[in-house]
Amino acid sequence: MELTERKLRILQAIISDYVRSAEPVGSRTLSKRFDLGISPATIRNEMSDLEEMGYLTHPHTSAGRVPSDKAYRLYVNDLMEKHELSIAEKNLIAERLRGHVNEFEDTIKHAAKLLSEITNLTSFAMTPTKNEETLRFINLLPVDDRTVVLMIVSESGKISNTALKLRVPYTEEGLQLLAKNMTYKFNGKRMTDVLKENIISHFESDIAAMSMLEENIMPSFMKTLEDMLNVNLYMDGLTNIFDIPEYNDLTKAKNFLSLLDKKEDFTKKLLEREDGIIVTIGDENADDMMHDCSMITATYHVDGKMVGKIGVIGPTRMKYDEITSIIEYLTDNLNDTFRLEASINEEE
Amino acid sequence: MELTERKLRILQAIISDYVRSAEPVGSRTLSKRFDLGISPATIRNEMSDLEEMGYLTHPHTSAGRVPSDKAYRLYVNDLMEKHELSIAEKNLIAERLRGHVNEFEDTIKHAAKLLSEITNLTSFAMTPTKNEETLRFINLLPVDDRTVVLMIVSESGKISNTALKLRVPYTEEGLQLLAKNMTYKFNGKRMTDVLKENIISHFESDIAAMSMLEENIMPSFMKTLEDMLNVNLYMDGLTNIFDIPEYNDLTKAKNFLSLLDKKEDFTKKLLEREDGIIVTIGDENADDMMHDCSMITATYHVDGKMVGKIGVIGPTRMKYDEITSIIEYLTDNLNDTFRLEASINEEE
DNA sequence: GATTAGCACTCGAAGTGAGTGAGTGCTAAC
DNA sequence: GTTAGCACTCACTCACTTCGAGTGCTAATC
Repeated sequence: MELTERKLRILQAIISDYVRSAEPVGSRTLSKRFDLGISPATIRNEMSDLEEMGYLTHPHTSAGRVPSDKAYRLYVNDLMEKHELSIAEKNLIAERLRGHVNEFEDTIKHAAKLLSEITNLTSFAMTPTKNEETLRFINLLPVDDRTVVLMIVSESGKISNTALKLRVPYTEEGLQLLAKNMTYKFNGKRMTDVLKENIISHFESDIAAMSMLEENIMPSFMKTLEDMLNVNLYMDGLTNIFDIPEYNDLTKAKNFLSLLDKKEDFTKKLLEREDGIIVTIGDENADDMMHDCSMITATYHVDGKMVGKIGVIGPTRMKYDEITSIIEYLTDNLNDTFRLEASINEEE
Repeated sequence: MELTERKLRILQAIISDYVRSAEPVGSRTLSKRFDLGISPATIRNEMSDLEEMGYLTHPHTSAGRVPSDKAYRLYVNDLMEKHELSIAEKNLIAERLRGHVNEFEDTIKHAAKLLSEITNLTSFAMTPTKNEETLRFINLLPVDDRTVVLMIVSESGKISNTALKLRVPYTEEGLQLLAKNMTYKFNGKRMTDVLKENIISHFESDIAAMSMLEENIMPSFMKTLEDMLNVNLYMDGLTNIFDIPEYNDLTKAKNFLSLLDKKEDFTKKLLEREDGIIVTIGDENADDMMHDCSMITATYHVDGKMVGKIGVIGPTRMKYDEITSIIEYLTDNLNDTFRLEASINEEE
């Protein structure tokens, strides 16, 4: 059977009505609400065809029709028109993202919050993966006679440090030398690679440095690197699902929240997703628990290198056009923000 | 009317049964389940008295009795016996808290997780307030020709740093001097006090330092101090409430989760609570939204100075004896963990 | 031949009302 | 003071009815 122009119009109308109302759509309602120029009976025939083709389903005999995952996929791929944000919406996004310019994590966290507020869905934002991030600078700073601070600066300017209690006394020159040495050895290397290496072997020639490293510094160095590579996941709008009819059921709400409760698993799923604006609908999601959810994610860039993700999750019945536009605009803004920062740095 | 020995016994039995079953307790059930040596009729009379005295309530005429907030308060203050944890439980707690020794935030986060797992309630843990925390060391480190790192070390060893882009070129000596100067001026001062001061005025004598500070360093210095003073709140077991009959209602579950969604507000509430093990029952909670919740919090100490809080929140019907014991044991362990770290430091 | 009106049929949702049982309060006997 | 007995209450369950939105089929119409 062929998807005629008229079938497409009807399908679009059904999707539009169902997305708004969350109620199965009947033929009479449809003919009243939309100016399709055909009678309910004709619509019924077409609906029956659409159901046969897999675009509609039936909760029960005497109920209206509901779009299937396949219908949403068709809509997202072919039917959906670009939704233009109003100036007010654009301004809101731009303004709310400003004012956090200096604090990366804060900006990300706030972006998630903003996204959930605008979409009324549950949102999440992941800090960038740092697979390409290289080391730039390592320092060991004396604080008191047994305490030194290990400081690691990455190429993108991220700094991390740890206070170390040394088990042996140190000399300031020894420390300085060791730090210089480490910087020399690791500068420009990717952090992920350094983690895999046998660090100690780099210092075989210098017995003193080696023992110092092995005994005191190595474990913290590795740990700190790992920490720097870790991604964080922020979520917002968790309670929004209570306002969504699909989750007007305790077990469903529970399942949904349980899904998000396991942040590690969820992060893993996000990492596996492709870059760019990605929409996965219902069964397209690998996870069983997400078979009646849709997820829209987008990637943002920092310095054109590191890649983070931001997105929303909700029922398959969502305003795909609006939400993709919002996420697109939001990530554009994020990219600008993080590029802006970089360019200011270079400018000066 | 007087609270006779027998009335207390009956009340205790009612509380015990209700806490277990979440069902209003009737006189007949009570006489069957507990060996009180009196007939249901007598129990009814006593129950009626207890209701008059405000210890019991009645959902409706033909239902059993439910303990009131006042009853729980009496129970917690006078009736409750110390609940001894089993060795298995103690071991579980001790073991699960180990293995995070080096990472403070991680330990706290994990303690919250552990607490929610053991109690099947929603738990939270707040990192310590640092009102007493003093500054120890300030450094300015050159990274490249326009970038320096501002590094602040607090008395307890917490380090924080920020990369600064200077608008004017610097000399290495100038920076070093300024850092030494700042350390000298602020060393030993409480961070909260420093934030209130007019920092610039300390450097009136040195015009160059002053302009450098004012233009480039001050804002970041203040911001970083504020960040260091901030407390973090971790929560866990949010979805546990779905297993609690009291929240078998969407609006109630929603209210509960909304309450916890506003982390800032919740943190504020925690900060206002007194130290030690504190139990607040139902109406005793200032917040309207918490009138049918009870909250148990305890304080833990780091280095005997900084004070953080950890606790659970759930329905007023909870096992007060068990939970207070668990929290007590948990905070004892936390205190040990954080004291241990300190003592190792001193030892060496 | 496509479209439409008409009509029987389906099925969930909401409402009704009897029956059930756990509970109370009162009274009178022990 | 305690208890047995009894009438009464009230939420809960469940079968039953009604209602209405919706379908699918058929026959008439354009």
